[in-house]
Amino acid sequence: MLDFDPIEEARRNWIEHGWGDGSAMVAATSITRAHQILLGRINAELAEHGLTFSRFEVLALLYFSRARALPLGKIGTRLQVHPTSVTSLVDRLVDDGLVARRPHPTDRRTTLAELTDDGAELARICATRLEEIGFGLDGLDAAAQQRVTEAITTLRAASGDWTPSDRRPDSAPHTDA
Amino acid sequence: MLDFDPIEEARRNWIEHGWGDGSAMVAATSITRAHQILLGRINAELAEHGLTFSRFEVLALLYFSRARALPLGKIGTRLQVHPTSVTSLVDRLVDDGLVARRPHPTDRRTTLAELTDDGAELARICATRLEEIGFGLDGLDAAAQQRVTEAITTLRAASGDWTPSDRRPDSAPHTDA
DNA sequence: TCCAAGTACTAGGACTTCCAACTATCGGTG
DNA sequence: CACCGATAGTTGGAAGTCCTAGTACTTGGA
Repeated sequence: MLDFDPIEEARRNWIEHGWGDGSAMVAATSITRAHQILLGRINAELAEHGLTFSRFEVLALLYFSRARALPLGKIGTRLQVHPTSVTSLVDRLVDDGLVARRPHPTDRRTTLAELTDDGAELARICATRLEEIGFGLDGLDAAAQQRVTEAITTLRAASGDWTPSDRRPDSAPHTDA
Repeated sequence: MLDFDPIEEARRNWIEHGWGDGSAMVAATSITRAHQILLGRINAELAEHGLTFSRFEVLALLYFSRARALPLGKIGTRLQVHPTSVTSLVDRLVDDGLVARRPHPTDRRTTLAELTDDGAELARICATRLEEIGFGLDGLDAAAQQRVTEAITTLRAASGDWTPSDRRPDSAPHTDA
């Protein structure tokens, strides 16, 4: 156990060696560490149900969709993960009987991932568990959470996560095919 | 390319299905995505020099230490990574001639990772490159960066990343062995 | 109609991370 | 001094991510 903040220490060294003021380094390193902490807590919780956060995200996305089924490519776009990661995640979900691969009715290139009843139930259970542990955000009050969310929304918008279309007003929620 | 914010969409669905207010989910998901964006940008930059962010962190830590050498275990504690990750990272740094493994002078269990001249030079070069790209934090002004850093410092403190010792005043910087 | 370009997914490889288990060594207690 | 628990590091395996390349299919223009 350390008796000093390693990131603050890194900032001191960064400045001392003339590498800059360290503010960007500290912000980036902090986000990395926050991610590590949250993922650790979330996965520890989900491991009891045989899931990981990534796999849960797939289940939740399918749960929210109209037919509880989506093309693999759409899953990747929505969750911002690489196509090969989707293949790998769905492989494991299929192994566990939480999802089934189905051919697309009209486009034979496309594979649909369809939530099974077991998958839907597990999604509900895990969502409850995650809400109970506050997604690992212990020690961060609502105001602080919102500040982080807002700042990152700016970052995501600047990185091109999405480009608002003028034709769809903000008030109209998106719908799945 | 999406024409709507996928995380905001997730919040809507989360609420709509009665899973909660979605604020913790959105905060956790945002941090995950921010990490993904930053790591992607940073690694794209470092790849030109044959490094990854993790490997760079090891080089920087060694650069900052007194003898430009540290026991592997200490590297893990400082960077908050698992011992096996340290072994793996050092393996690759050794392969590239950036670091050398040396026996500890008194404790034969311990292995020291020592920065080579090549490693030190590459650390300086990459630090400069990372400062130039602002550690991937494009679109986040200084104030927003600081808000994020402060909130995460709270989170890290609550998660036990370190426990300040009363015996070492905050003003006295930590020193390496 | 037919071919070229684009789209959807999968295969294989590299990297990082974690876990469990193992070897080697140190240090304190009897 | 001998032993036993703690410490330091490594190994092998699983998961997740990304990249490059490849196959199968669709679409649109010549």
